[in-house]
Amino acid sequence: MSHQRWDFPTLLRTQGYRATPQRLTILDAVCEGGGHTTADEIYRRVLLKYPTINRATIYRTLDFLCHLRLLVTADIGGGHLAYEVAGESPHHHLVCRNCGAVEPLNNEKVKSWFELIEKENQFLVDMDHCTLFGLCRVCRSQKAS
Amino acid sequence: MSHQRWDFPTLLRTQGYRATPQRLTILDAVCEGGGHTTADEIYRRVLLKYPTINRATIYRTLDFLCHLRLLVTADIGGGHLAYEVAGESPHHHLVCRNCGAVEPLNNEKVKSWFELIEKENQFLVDMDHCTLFGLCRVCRSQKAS
DNA sequence: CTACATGCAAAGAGTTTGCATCCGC
DNA sequence: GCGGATGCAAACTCTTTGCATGTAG
Repeated sequence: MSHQRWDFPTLLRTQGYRATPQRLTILDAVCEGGGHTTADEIYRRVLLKYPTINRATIYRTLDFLCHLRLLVTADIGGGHLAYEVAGESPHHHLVCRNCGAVEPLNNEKVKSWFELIEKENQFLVDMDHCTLFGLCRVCRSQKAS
Repeated sequence: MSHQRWDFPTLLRTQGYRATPQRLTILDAVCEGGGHTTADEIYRRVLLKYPTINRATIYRTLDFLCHLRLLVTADIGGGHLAYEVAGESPHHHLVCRNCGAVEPLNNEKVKSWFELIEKENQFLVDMDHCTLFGLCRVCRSQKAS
């Protein structure tokens, strides 16, 4: 997960914000998450590096980073928001109902699916973040037994 | 919104459950919702007819009706679940961001799309209610002008 | 030094659970 | 009358907010 971690402090300062260790650690944690990461997962990951971090700081910082457009949120169902580094958009995901695993869905495939709908229904699907729910490979085989 | 309200009490009794006024009223409220209805909307609607209803009963009954397969849930984003009468399932929709129009999406087409994903990702998409957002025919032409 | 950011604690929303009471059958 | 269903209240989870303290610049 590459990001502009090196100039993040500068980015903040030039906009009048402060580069605090909490903010750096939280951004790192989201990056390390690799994909959709919930606030709680981020909290637990940050705790390892920054044991005095407060949950309120997590929420405030995530919100802050979204406003800075460094992060985006995605609805991963089950009543939770997930955060991820802004960047490659559009992108789509498969989320396992059972274990919560998230895997990416090929962009080109989704695009051609949306184009088919456009042809058939004269309806332009413009979601840049579509999430489909179901059972991942692992959970499917478990259920089958 | 047609449903088997008339034989709902019988349906319950033959399965060893009780037909209580709360359950009838709650099922009615979901039906009257016409589509996706959240627990809170259902609660407020039931309150009108049954002022002593308790929120816990709403949650328990909705859960109960889902287990009976009379209702299904749909994740409508924003961290909330919506309930609707089971009926024709699976069924999918296209929703216009602009005018809010809802149009059905061909089931067979969606099914073959999900099957493609199953082949490519070994991931079984089991959504019986998928909603795609975008612009309908009318709003597209308006935007173009 | 000054204002922004954080930690703490308390307050919210939304949902679930334990238990005594109630009522459908 | 019996046992499932409900009402009530409390607990629980997740998130937000007010305020004093801390700290980056």
